[in-house]
Amino acid sequence: MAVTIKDVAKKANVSISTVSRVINDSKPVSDEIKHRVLKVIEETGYIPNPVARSLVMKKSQLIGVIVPNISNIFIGEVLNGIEEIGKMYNYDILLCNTYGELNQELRYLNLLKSKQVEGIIFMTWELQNEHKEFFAKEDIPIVMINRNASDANITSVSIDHRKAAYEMTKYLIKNGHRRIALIRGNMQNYIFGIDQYEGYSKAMKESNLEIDKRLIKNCEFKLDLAYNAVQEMINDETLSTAIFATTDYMAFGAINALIDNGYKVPEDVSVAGFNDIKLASIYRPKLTTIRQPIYDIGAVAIRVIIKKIKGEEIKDNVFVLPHELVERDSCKKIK
Amino acid sequence: MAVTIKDVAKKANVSISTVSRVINDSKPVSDEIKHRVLKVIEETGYIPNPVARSLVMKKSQLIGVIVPNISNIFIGEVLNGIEEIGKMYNYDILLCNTYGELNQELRYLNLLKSKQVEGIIFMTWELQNEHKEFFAKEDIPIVMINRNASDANITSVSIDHRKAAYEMTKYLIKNGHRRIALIRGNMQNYIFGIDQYEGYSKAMKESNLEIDKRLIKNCEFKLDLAYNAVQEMINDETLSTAIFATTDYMAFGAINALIDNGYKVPEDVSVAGFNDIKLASIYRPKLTTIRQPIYDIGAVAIRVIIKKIKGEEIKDNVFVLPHELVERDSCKKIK
DNA sequence: TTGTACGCGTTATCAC
DNA sequence: GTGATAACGCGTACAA
Repeated sequence: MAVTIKDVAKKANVSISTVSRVINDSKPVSDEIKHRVLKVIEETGYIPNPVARSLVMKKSQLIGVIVPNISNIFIGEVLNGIEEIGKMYNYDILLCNTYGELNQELRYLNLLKSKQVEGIIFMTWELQNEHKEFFAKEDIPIVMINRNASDANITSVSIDHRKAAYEMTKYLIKNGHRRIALIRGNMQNYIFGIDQYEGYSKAMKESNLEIDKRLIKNCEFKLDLAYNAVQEMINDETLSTAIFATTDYMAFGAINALIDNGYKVPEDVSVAGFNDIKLASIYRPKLTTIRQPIYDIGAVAIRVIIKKIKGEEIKDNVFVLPHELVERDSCKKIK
Repeated sequence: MAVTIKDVAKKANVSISTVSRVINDSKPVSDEIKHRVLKVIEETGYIPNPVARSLVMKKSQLIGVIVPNISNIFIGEVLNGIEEIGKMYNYDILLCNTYGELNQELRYLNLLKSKQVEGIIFMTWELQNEHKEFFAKEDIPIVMINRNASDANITSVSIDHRKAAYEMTKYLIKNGHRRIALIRGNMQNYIFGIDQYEGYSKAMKESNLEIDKRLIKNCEFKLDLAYNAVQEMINDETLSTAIFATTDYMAFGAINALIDNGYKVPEDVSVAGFNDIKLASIYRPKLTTIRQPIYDIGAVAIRVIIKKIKGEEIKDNVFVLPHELVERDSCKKIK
């Protein structure tokens, strides 16, 4: 059995309150006794039981993280940021994977609360009313990643997807492209897809370019759906000179379809991605894409959570991190 | 304040023990009272406080998972398996990222124990004596992933790396290659690298092929080091006709170096990988590689942990999962 | 079958 | 400065 505060107290000939005081520095203790206690702790290898501590403090040094897919590279990188900063502040991560299923998410939201986590970092593909209800009801610190959720009055951290999509579309137009396909996630409630679509269409309209509905493809972030979408355009003979995929992964799917049909990238078709996952510079041709500060997104999220836990007032409800258009080899200027 | 067992008891006009009994099914309770209690629980939305429960039961429904790098795709996929099966048994995951640093690992090992986790799944790049000491000292259920650790008397799940490397080398030899470079991780304590090297050299020796030390490169799993290693071989003019990388990632690094130097894969040089991460079939040329049942590795690991928790005897200390050589487009037969 | 009372390991509020 | 002691929310012998 592990050694408890009681054992230490007995061995040091003091009361448990005194021991508690020295380990928490909560009240003055005479130097002599302090040293004696410290020594006993040293000898016995005593570690305070965090569970008992949680029970009385109603704190746990735990932060719940809910994600739709752990094995997603983007999310892994976000997790890295969360974990690393959390560790600095002595917080541990309770990880929950939901595959984006609503009831799983709701279940975890409640479960985490009952586990006394001090805050929740929440990622989902689609923000729904049930989520918002939970957020409104509970007063536990929550931050969302990858979506401006100010409408639901919950704080969030992400880049400006609208602006980023706008810039990329603009870039393609500047390079002479007039028919630009957009390969994206779901239409509906999809968490940042709407912003991206707005950015895309704004750029198109500004240049008086027609938005061809046949070139807007919903591919649910899936590489093979992106592959099929391009295949479809080839079959339909609607293939454009440029393809903008809102995920690097989907961009790879697009490129593969092109290659497998004998097209060359970027000679015949330009393809742009979004995110700049590590793979983007590994793949050949190297992908022109929007770089998100993925690690930082996680890092900022947990910093905000910790601030909230400490009761510090957060002025902004929306943390917008900078992005960057990274020009590489998958896009080409045409006349 | 959340509703407690006491509130429920009062509202249902019974003692807390009775409430406890109905929620745990621990002792018979008359149907009438049972229903009454259940109804109150329903109405109040009572959820037992897991922290208090942990304190008295010395259990937590928590399983600690220590990994060297969350954003590694392979590990993400393993995590998927762990999470999904864990969820089935009502276990949550306490995630710890160590970057493979020994003191971080040791710290977490102790921390997790004090957090009352019921079992630990441990991944590391190198198994060291300090780890073994911990395992020997503590009686908490532990399983290691990706290494046959039977020497340390701890149970593990992985594929047979030795055999897999042997088969791949054999395959390359069968395809006419006689000089085969091996791009691998560290030499020393490296967790499965030794096995892989043995497989490689066994195959080479069986065919009376010389092992050219200049073709054995230690690249620490890093894509760019693999890139450099191949660049080196090109500069040294020691380039072989085949390259076997013990990680798909390193294989990509190798291929990129080849491409960037004007070589064609597989026409000029064959390249084989290891793991079959999703990317392997996305990349062009599609990678010939060893498929590991990554998800299953995680799933089996947590299943074993849960069995151990339940006190069931584990007959084998080593769980070897099947692998498979996947032939794709990155290797070619030469005369 | 049901209720009482104690213990799990801490922190915090009192007295001293 | 120090030590009892009551919480925290729950499970469980023990009694009834």
